[in-house]
Amino acid sequence: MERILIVDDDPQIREVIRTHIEQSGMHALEAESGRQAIEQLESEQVDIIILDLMMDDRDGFEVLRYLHTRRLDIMTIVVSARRQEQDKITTLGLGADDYMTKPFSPMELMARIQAVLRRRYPKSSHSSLVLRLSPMILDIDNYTLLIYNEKISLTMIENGLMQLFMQNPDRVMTKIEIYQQVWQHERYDDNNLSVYISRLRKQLEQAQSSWEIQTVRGVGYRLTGAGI
Amino acid sequence: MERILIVDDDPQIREVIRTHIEQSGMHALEAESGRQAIEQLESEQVDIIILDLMMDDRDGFEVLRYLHTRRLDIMTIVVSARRQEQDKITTLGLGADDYMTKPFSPMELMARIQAVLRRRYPKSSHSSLVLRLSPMILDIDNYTLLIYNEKISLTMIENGLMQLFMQNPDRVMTKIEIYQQVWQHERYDDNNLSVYISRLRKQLEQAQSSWEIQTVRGVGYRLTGAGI
DNA sequence: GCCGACTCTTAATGTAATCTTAAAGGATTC
DNA sequence: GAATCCTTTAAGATTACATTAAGAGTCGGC
Repeated sequence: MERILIVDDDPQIREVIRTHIEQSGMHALEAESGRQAIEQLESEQVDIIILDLMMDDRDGFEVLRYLHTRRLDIMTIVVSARRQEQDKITTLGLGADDYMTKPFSPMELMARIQAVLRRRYPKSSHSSLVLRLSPMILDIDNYTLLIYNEKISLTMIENGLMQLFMQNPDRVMTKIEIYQQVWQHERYDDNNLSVYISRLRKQLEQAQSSWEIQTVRGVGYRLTGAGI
Repeated sequence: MERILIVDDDPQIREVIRTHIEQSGMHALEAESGRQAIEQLESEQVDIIILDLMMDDRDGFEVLRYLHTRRLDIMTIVVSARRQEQDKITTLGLGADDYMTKPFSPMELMARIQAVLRRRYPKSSHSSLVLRLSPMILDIDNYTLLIYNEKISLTMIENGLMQLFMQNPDRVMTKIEIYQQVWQHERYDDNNLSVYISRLRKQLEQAQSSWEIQTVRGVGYRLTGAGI
């Protein structure tokens, strides 16, 4: 089982990320500072680190340095608030394997973890994540939805939404739930979501999927249909 | 299984090379100095050595001398920072079988390893250096892409990109993944990549290939088309 | 060793996909 | 039937990407 170390000083963010990691069948470890992270690294076996560079004490860089000087061979996904390209360059130069800016959606983070794992263990059983709900097959890594051999290319948000729905078939997902998982900023916008629901519905209908997205008024949406 | 000894004092470079070697189903050994390399050679069976001559202590030459005096029959690919080094190697008759200058792409290195292996074991079935995705044939060794009998000469980077795409048809390659595989860490640059994508697209279109490079916004690119 | 050709990088500008917002019209509930 | 919530369309904003051209660095030829 893959072991992921989450390094972030915001317990809420750690919590969200941990939930997703555990849902994907991986093991989550946490650290709220660079110092704690290094302690963990000394005592625990870790495959991937998700590292916030912009922590209060700014000691995220310490972790990167530690990895480098100790020649530890651990894949690192760096998260930072700054959007400047410069950061991306210097961070990757410090040996990070991927880079994201805040705010990011948990769905996107999971996609990146999968990508990193795939790169890392190419031959092993990290079959790219595929969700099947006949006749739909969602290839999460590949941002494509296959319905009856019709291939639909999805955008990042469409992909996130479909993933959420297909992981929870026939279950009502509240709008807040959806927004937190797909968008991550809780300043949620009803309208925006419903625009995307509309788009997805159109695509499902066009491909004649036997699944449909139902509205539950005042609550959220539910993917249902087929034999259910 | 072929056993490749990587001799380089930069652990990051060793890591990159090792990953590629293992992805190709070969076994990687490492040494961070000429002295260590010689130790390895005394205790381990090795088929190919990838040797950096420009290590801190400059004792890469020691390894070549060692091979020569012990009459060890091990193919050697020499990596050096300067073009002039090559002259030194050949004039001294130290017997390197191939050479590369830094920086090199991991893809190129793998191609050279394959070439050396083929020269070495001509009869055996080493994966040919040709990738086929009808109607395209990429001759990696030869830096040429054949589309419908039209021969297109590729540069090193174009070659690396095509190799990556053709090894992963219909799969999204993230930009970071691409950069790490084709460019080898260095500085990550969005723009540079998109310039090359543009070039490749032009060439594919001009040759009327049935394959095209799709953009997946915010993620990367995907080679798709033909029967897929 | 200098020059020209070629490749790779950088910069600058144009373009278009995606995401968001707004607005008007339907549906649903009370 | 009024209020609320949802759908849909389209236009607006934003950002990522595409493209072109020019600059920097290399390499080989002479």
